[in-house]
Amino acid sequence: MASVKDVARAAGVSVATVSRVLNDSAAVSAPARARVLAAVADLGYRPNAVARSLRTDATRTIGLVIGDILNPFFTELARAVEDEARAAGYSVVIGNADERPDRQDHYVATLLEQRVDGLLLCPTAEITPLVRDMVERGAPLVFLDRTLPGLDVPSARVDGTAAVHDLVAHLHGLGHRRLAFVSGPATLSTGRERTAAFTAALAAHGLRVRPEYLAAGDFQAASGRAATARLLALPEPPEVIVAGDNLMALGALDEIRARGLAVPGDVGLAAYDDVPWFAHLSPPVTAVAQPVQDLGRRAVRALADRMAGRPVEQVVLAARLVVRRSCGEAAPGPARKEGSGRP
Amino acid sequence: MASVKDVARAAGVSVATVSRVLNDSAAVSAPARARVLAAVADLGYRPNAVARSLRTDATRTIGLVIGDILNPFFTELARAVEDEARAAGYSVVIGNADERPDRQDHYVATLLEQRVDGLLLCPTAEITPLVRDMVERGAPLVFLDRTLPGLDVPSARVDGTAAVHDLVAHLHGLGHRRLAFVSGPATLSTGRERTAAFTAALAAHGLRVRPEYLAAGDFQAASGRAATARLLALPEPPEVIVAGDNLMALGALDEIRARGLAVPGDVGLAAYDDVPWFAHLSPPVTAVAQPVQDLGRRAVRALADRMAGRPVEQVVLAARLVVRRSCGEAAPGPARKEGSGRP
DNA sequence: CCTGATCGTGTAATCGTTTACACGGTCCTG
DNA sequence: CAGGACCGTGTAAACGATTACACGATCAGG
Repeated sequence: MASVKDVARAAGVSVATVSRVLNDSAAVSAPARARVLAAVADLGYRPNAVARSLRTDATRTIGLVIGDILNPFFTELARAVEDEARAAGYSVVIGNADERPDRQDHYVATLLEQRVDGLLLCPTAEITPLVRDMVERGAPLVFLDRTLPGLDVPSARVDGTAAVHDLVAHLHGLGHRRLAFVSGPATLSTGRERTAAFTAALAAHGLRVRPEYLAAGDFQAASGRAATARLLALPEPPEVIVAGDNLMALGALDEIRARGLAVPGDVGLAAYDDVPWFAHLSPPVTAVAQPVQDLGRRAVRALADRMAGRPVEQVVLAARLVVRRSCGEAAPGPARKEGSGRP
Repeated sequence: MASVKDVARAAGVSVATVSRVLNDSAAVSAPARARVLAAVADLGYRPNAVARSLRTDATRTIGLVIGDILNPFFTELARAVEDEARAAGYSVVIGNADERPDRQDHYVATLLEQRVDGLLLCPTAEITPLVRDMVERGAPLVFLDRTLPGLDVPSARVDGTAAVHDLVAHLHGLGHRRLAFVSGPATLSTGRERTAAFTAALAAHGLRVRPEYLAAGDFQAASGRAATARLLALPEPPEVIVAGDNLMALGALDEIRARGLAVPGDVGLAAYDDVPWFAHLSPPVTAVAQPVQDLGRRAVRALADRMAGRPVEQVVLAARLVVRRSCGEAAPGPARKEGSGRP
């Protein structure tokens, strides 16, 4: 593959002049510039980003480690990160942790060795030694979606407290009192926060938190199904099941269908975290929608600030309730409704 | 960030010895090795992959340019590619072309500059000058999912001819005769092949190909909805609509629901390309499932062969029909059925 | 005791860029 | 016309790793 040296020889100039033309970093005479550009086109020269990065100590690349690439939430997040990063002249290298701390660390290590200029991390479970080390060394890091308590790192996340409150109000308004929640793992900040928001919302409506209505899941479909089976087998089963994420909602739906029950006739279903096809299920599923696009974009901007040494504020965005039909028909009134998951 | 030089100084050895320990490329005395390892741990040394790549002329990285990151087909494909590549010691850098040739070329160019060791490309539409150039220069390239005619490049793809034949046989067996197809763009090999498979299957069952039943789409949901609107507005609308991919099937379903029609009572629906949540729709959608995991893995292996200079055979995998309930209930018999999209 | 093999180690070149510095020429100014 | 400012250009030194080559020490065989 052709190098600057080859281009310089072909154009009859020095490598410095070639570099100057390519980066237009300094004035070059018109004829020299023309000869260089001709040589570049002729040789099909493509600058070697590896060599450039070595010299400039910058890769114009950021790393993004997501929880699970098969989860549409993270896919959409990756898309948004990518768009914003490209606009800022950065490439994004994605690592899929598959919700496993060891795999998360594998990617973090790889990305550090590749000398990404910054790193967006959706941490999987606990603080690993590698992550702690990175934080202590002051690596340009921003947590995305999830946070790790006890580490002073900028983060971009969604606060669903108000939306969950709206959801419980909606359910309460429909006459439901026995509300169950399938929580995410307590090892994840998102798992803890959603559970806390739900129990707080119950309390705000004067509802008792029945321990048997809090079923533990792990954000994967299978756990949602198992939890739902347990809930529906109770002597007094809940009227509505709220799933802590979109995958567990899917598992819950499977179990409900497998038992030949009707939604919302026999049991209502709602989910934290909306995905496009919730609107296409029958009945369409009521969900708490997170501003995923915005979250990704804001995270990139926060990371850009961090890399530039500018002060970084925490990014906290609000979720919103999207009422559909899976918890029962709302009485005619001013309730917000929506037919499709996509604006 | 610490470099070999720092490690060497701390360990009281030369950089060569440090390198030898880290790559165990040659014998090093036990005490020297121990001192080096201690220094590495002490300094938190992380080899600079940029410098290594420059020297060794290999990045242990492959590029993957996909059509659309929001399409679950490509997400699952990326996941499989990633898994296989990691197992072989490669990192994967993903580029999302968003079905736009200009963006595809942006990523191809970027990945070439980053000196990936090989490239998996799901080409978007026509042959661009950049792609032609790359092929002529003999870059280690493998086409994935889609191919470009007239270019002699190894590829990994799915042949759905037999599965589409099975689908038409299934529909025919249910008594349906008026079958419509919402095709993908004729600029994509997958668009052309699926349409050809459908018309051939019709002919094999003695069915006439009615031109008004071939509606052109672009693999995106909106076009599926528009095409379905046209089809349902015909004086003699089709009994079944077959969508050329999963997104257009979703659009079709929206339009059918918007018109207050029942599936499969008023009109049947089937899709080429299965996705997990098809099984969760009501009714569950009959679809042609592609062996996505296998496709991704085989593509990586083909690329690995190509990079190693070994001969590469074309990879062609068969799709299979997954009968669900969206085209009508099958008469009791030996027909294959399936409840869930995931094995 | 000499010779040659083997072993552990260090020195320095190299990969393809960018860029500090030097240098010669032209032009303007006083 | 002398002097400085400025412009275009080239030379060479980095960046951090790998590795060919050389070198001294140890050791075995004759």
